[in-house]
Amino acid sequence: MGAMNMEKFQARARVMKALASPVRLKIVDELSGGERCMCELQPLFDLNKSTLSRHITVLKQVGIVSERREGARSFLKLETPCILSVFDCTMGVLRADARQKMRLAQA
Amino acid sequence: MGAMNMEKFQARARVMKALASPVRLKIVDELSGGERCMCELQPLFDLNKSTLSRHITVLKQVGIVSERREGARSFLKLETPCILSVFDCTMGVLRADARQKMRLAQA
DNA sequence: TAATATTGTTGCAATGTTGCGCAACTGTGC
DNA sequence: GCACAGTTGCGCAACATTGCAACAATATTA
Repeated sequence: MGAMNMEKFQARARVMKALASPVRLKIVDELSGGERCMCELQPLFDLNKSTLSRHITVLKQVGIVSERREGARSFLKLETPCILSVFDCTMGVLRADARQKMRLAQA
Repeated sequence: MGAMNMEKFQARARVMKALASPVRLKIVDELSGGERCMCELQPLFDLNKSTLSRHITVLKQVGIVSERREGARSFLKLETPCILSVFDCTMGVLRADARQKMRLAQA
């Protein structure tokens, strides 16, 4: 590491950005249980279908999710399950942050 | 997994959001090499110091980075190195996406 | 001690980006 | 034709990013 061109960081940021939304994280979580179509996801959210469609587009654009058309429906699949390990780390961040704030509160 | 309240996704999204910026990813990458003060980071970026200060604030707020004051300087430290494993995954996503686009181009 | 430089933060305004619903649209199946 | 599954154009509100200028706090130097 160390010397790295800005393009790499921009590419990474694009992936992170796609995951920087509670709605999209919930979609990924749902897809971790297997293929789903938008019509199955929709009842889980209090969102207009156009909005949900756009969120899915974001995930597709960075390659986290792929699409398989079947008649009128398009089934979505999680392409990179390692995303799930990211969750473990974010939870670790949250726990570490909670500990730190505890220490500050006691001091 | 499966049934999870929206708060968890929001908490995760806050962490991801903090990492959804090329500038902040570069800061984290630099801090993976050990403690740095802002004055050391500044030359690496073509940004006003106020802007850089604010990016660092974002990383501190979610607990990814901690601060240790020493005189006029404040040294920054990466609190959760598992963040680095997130990078491996994002690179995996990018590679998978590249493969997929290759396939589409050939078809 | 007083002036000056270094290190970093904060208020402000301009600009850019994101998330959202509505309405209109395409395509599929009955 | 009509319902179902998704997508796209549009406008709006909220939020993020940025530089400038002013600030506080520490360090250095005269």
